[in-house]
Amino acid sequence: MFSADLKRGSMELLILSSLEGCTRHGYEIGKLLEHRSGGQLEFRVSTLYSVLYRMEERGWIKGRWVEKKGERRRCYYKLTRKGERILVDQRKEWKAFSTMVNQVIGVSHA
Amino acid sequence: MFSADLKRGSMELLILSSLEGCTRHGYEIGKLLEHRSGGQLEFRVSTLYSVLYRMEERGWIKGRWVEKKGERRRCYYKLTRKGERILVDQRKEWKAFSTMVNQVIGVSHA
DNA sequence: GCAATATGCTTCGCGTTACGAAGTATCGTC
DNA sequence: GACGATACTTCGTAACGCGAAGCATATTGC
Repeated sequence: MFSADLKRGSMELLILSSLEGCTRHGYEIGKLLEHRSGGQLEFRVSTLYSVLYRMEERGWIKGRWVEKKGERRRCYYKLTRKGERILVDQRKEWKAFSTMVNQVIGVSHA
Repeated sequence: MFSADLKRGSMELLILSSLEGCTRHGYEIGKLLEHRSGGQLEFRVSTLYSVLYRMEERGWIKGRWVEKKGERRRCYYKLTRKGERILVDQRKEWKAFSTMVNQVIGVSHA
């Protein structure tokens, strides 16, 4: 399990990327990301949903409630145009940042 | 400039790594990391020093005040044994985390 | 000689955010 | 009908990066 501080900068990015090109509900997003990370990432429900609410408030994603009989009620989220742009930006920022950190903390400062 | 949240998980690691095998004072650490990052990283003084105080309180680093005439007073920090271990751990955690995130947000989920 | 700039450190309050805890409710299965 | 998985909600807390303001000394340029 990674430290909360480490996750801070990438929660949104991870969730946004899970919605790229498809529609998913909250619980599904959590399970998917846990799976894609090979179990390394554990999502806390309180964190997961609060991030989703925050992103919807900001207009990055749009939720739609679906209630079918024989199924639990679920809120399916999809990226908005804005969300797609934010995803591109955040992915770029993450790549630049992680590359930079890896360079700086590398041992090659002889 | 990277977002504050992104930096959250790596401030300590960056500073620890700047003290690997040498002794430096606060201002110097800031400038060094800005330089090593090619100017991408900007250190806020309030952040920099508060991280240093925190790390000293935790016993990761040890500061020593030096006052020479003709020079400003400076506090030189060095890694403690514990700090060296933390650096190793944090570096490992960072590598694992950044690799994981890069995999998960990669577009190859066809 | 004196202003401007760089160096070097300190303290305080704020806003954001991941998390724990507790709760509600439905569905499958043994 | 007990138990676990599914699915979502709300609230309070602690940690941390940062802006702002301040203090003090050295160097540079006019």
